[in-house]
Amino acid sequence: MVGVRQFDEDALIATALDVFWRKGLHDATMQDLAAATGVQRGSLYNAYGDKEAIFLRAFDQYAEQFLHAAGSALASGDPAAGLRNFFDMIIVNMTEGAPARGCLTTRTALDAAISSEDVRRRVQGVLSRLEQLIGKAIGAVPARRSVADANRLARVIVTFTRGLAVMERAGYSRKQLRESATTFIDAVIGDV
Amino acid sequence: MVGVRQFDEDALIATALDVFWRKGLHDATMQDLAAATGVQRGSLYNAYGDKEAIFLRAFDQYAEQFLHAAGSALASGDPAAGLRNFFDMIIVNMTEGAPARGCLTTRTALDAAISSEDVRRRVQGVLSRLEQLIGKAIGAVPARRSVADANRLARVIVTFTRGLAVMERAGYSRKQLRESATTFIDAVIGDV
DNA sequence: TTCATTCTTGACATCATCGTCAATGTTGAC
DNA sequence: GTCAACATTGACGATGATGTCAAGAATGAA
Repeated sequence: MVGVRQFDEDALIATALDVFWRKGLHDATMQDLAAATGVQRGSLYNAYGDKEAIFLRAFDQYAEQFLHAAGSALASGDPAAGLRNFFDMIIVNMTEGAPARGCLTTRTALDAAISSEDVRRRVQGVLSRLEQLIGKAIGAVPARRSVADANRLARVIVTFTRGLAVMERAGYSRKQLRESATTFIDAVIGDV
Repeated sequence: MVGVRQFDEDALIATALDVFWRKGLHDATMQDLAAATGVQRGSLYNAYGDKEAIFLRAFDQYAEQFLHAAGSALASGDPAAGLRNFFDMIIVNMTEGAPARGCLTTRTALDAAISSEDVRRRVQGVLSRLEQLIGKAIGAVPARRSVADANRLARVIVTFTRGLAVMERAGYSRKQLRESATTFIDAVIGDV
């Protein structure tokens, strides 16, 4: 290989992820990415083609990390404790940073109408994988519920997490989100 | 009055609402508004100042209509039936149109980071008024729950509605949203 | 009828972003 | 050491959005 790339690709994608997380796919510009990474616009176009290609890589990295963390949290302790840990994790995830960055998946989902099929697929992929993780975790209580019930409830839980992400954007504090999550868990926990 | 305005303001705002609902505050341009209303850009600037001023008027119209519909749905029948009607109403609201327009409030909330304080206040206003409506509706069951409990649960319900709006954007069908809403209601209905 | 007031219109300057490209390095292969 | 292959750079033209403005048109008041 000659004419070797001058930058660290992993570091660049990580930096790009931070930019996208703070500004969103739509609002982040190639100039933003160039400024944050220290790599010129022309080089980015040469290396990746366009903004969306960079986003897809960054989003994939984010999704893996997020789903791994979700799986770990859900697997800690009994299903009820797992759920509590899981909600703690995602609330921290969306309220971290100053100002808080919110939830990347949710923000991206809301841009659905102006995003490509590729982007939409990634969002759906994260949500459906999350749903499966949750379904497994709450379905682990044997003989207390049908698989169909567990799956339906898992989707309700995923939906509620998306709601938390919106509430965060609307200005609700970490404490308020935690209180709602606790109330939610208590309300459905009879079924867990 | 001389040099009289050539267009019907109410009709213009209604048309603008449709544009904002389909494209979002951020994506809709003055050109979009001009094309949809048949009023030149220059006239719009002259009459309203800027895009956000038009949005605020349109959003206010939307909010009143939405909250009125929510209140009516919630007040129909006992609290449980009211909740079911309410969820039916908001799911229809966000899945109407081709393509579906989604939930304007949620979409606007996600633009929080790039919106003005005025816009953020409107979003918070809708959510908190909705929370109050729900709190009243489910708190109407006397002596079965403290007011604090009803308020917490009301916020959980509002949060869940926001989650439904995100799921709609992610591609879930009206039928799927209805199923989740039903499962959610059944899970919390022991408390209603 | 006249006129002052206001709205309307189309053009203008500005700005930010996009995607491309030719020129210019730089590096590993031979 | 030479050179082909690739990356980098800065500039370019195109596009679309913004906000402003001067000139023209329309209308109610006097």
